[in-house]
Amino acid sequence: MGACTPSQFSPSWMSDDVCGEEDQLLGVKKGPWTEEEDALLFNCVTVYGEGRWNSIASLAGLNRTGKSCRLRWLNYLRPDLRRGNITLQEQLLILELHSRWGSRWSKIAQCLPGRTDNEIKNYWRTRVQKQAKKMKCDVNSKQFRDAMRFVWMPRLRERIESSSTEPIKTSACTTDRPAVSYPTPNQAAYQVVGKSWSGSMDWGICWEITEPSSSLSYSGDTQGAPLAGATWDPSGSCCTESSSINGGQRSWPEGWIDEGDLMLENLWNDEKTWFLQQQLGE
DNA sequence: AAGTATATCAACCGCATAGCC
DNA sequence: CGGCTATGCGGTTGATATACT
Repeated sequence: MGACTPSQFSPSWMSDDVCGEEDQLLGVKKGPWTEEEDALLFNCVTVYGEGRWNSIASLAGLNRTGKSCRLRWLNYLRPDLRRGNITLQEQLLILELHSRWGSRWSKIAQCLPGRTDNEIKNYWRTRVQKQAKKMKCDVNSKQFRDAMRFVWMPRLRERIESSSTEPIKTSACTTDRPAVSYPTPNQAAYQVVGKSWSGSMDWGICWEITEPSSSLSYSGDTQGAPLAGATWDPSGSCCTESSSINGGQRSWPEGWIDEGDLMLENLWNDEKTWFLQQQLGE
């Protein structure tokens, strides 16, 4: 071949045992990529195009598996990759798409141009799952999904709207459902806890509070459609009509609240802190 | 300043699927 | 149809960076 034969591009690892004798004996290098390897791979893919990764690996003179080359290209070398922090819009989109598709990372990534499935997966694991852990609930639990839907996502939308004049785009890559509208975010669940259930929260919040001392759980009876007076969008993402409980009065047991309150507040504060850190870092 | 804990992210692994022979 | 290979996907790991004590 031409531009990237081993004779022309002789990477350092061929002479220096970067990754250990055993791997070299096995004939395949693993571990972090060097700049030289990147250059070899980049040149080869530029010339021959994506695909046939095993051939690319050998044509480039890389002692790597095709799989490894593909991953490096897709996650790092691809020219159309978008670098930098995940934006608020992207965060919102990830949350929304994950709630719809679950861990279909590659599918979600298709809706975020320039982002890789790996990147999104990492974002989810580090940022989102961490919150679930803090809330002591499973990331797939209804409790956490509701927290995302009714607290986190509305907050994100709020921030996006306040920081941009452009309308928020949701479901950017599909048309199978109209843009989601969420209950107004300024009426978050924690405002209600410990107080009567009336007033600003009359649409109800799907939430679950655990009583700290007894670990008893109270899963809000405002959840879902069965509530009298409540109608919910079939997609589960839009409360289309306000509802009330017991005539708008819902008293919480004495002494309850704090944990649920703090959980939600922390959820928001943590993200706010993180966001500010990102802004400062940029 | 040193040690430890935690967060982040690149890379690997195993499995599933598609396509070819 | 069955076997083989390449590719793609999601889960997991491990190295490094950063924060905390």
